[in-house]
Amino acid sequence: MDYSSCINTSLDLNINPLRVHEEVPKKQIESNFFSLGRKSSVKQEESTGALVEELRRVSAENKRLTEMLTEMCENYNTLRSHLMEYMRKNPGKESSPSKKRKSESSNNNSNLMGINGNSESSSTDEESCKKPREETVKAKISRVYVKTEASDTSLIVKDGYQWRKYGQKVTRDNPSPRAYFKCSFAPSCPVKKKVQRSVDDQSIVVATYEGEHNHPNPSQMEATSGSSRCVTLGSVPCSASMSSSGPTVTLDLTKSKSSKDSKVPKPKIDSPEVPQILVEQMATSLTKDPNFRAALVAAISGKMLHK
DNA sequence: CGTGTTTGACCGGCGC
DNA sequence: GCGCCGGTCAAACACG
Repeated sequence: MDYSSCINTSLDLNINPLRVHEEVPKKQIESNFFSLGRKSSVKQEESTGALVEELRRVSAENKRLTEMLTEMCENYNTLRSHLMEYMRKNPGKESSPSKKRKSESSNNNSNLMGINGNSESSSTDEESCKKPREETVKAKISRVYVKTEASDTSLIVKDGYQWRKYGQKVTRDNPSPRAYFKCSFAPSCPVKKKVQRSVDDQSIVVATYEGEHNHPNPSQMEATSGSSRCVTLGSVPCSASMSSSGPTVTLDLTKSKSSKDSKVPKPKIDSPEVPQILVEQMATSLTKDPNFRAALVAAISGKMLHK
């Protein structure tokens, strides 16, 4: 279940205004950064000291966050292995012991993987990487797990598209109501979306997409027409997109303010079918990657220098 | 008044 | 054939 063996997890970190991680060795980054204060005059010593102090504080916070993220990833991996073990022991049994409809069970090879029906690599059996999927032949089905506030009952998943709610049901295997949406951006668009809270974790909303949009993402159109509105998936300002060459991740650490003229603002969501497992896998690799840490330090320092 | 949401009714597939 | 269940419809309603 090592996704990095199936996919290219190399990251295209879009960290503006400095992409120093590509051009400058990280040691040099850090030394440059810490020597910033020395370049200033003696009169600026106080402000320099404050800056260094703030930098240390930010670094400590960054370290703490990194440790938290690492711990979260470890917990997740533990849970995932438990789930896989459980499913191995109970082949054929799903989260719902009740009978499954034919159409749904045909899609449930994705459910076994737990996260995303559009996932290219997350199955325990390596066959999943090779065998063609039924839902790619018929209606494309994918799942997106979105972390929300537990108190938020709106069942709204922001993915950049416009949705019209046409129904709501309480299903048998989940006390939370399931909401049904149709894509309302284009009348001919066949895409439907089901949104329901996870039975295990009420703070997680599961959005199931059926079909493919026959129109571009409205938020992308907005972005290209001058609006810099940032569409986020859940509350995480990062996105992952699946391409033939592998996924790329864009971390918008500059909150779209400082990335003004370097390039056209990248659409935040290339597809609603963001494989959450990949995001988490990437998060794991990120936390272990010293290059990423150096780039993060550079990004923060760049942000501070541009104040 | 137009648009979107809510919600009970209805439909069709599936298992028994 | 019957009942269960998920999915969809459409009238009523809310809101700007």
